[in-house]
Amino acid sequence: MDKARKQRLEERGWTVGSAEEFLGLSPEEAAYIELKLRLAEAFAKRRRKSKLSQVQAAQLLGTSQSRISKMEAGEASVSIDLLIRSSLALGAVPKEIAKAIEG
Amino acid sequence: MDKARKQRLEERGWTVGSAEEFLGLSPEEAAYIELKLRLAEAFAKRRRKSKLSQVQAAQLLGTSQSRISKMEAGEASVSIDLLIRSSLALGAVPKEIAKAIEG
DNA sequence: GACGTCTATGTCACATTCGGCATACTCTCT
DNA sequence: AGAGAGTATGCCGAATGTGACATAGACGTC
Repeated sequence: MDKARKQRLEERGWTVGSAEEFLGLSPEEAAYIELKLRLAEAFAKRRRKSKLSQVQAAQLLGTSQSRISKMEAGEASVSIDLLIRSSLALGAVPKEIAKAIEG
Repeated sequence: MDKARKQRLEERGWTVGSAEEFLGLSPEEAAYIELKLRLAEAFAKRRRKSKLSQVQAAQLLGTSQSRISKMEAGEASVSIDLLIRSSLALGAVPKEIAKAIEG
């Protein structure tokens, strides 16, 4: 179950509504992925709104630019833990996280 | 930063309101831990409400009773990822997760 | 078209998380 | 007090996540 494929498709204009139909995902898996993508997007938005480049954000968070890129893409190799911790570190409050999760 | 200590304290009747004061935690760290504990509690509630023992839940989720116990305790060795995936697998919907997170 | 800034992708050593097992603790019932 | 069901704790090898580096692409400015 290629977890990064959905957005690849989306980025190329396919506008996949929900992940399930193409990849053979169980409902929970699909829900998990979408939830993660929402957190990823919320993180990216917050960084941009703070006028930070990925490099700057990386320094701030004590990580590397590549990881930031992967976070924002919601790649399989990034955990929700990392997304949440990073969002909090950029100043997000729990309510924002919650909002991102429910969509 | 001993992540499991807070609830140890709580369990012993200390009723720690927020983690920060005793352990030297940064605000984000504290927020992260509290968020995780909320998810842990929500997961435990859902399991109990479903009349499942930890052993049964473990079978259902394809894991072991000890992990369930650790999840519900919010131990350092369990990730938010696991808590969220497990909650979803027990039938929680994103809105519930979100609710748990904001408190 | 070379240069600078920003973001994406691939790979790797190291760290953390995971499932599973053994064992101990806590109740309740009889 | 012993038995049984449920939960907690400690440990370990295997699996997954992480930071870092190198490198490539995209976009604008000169």
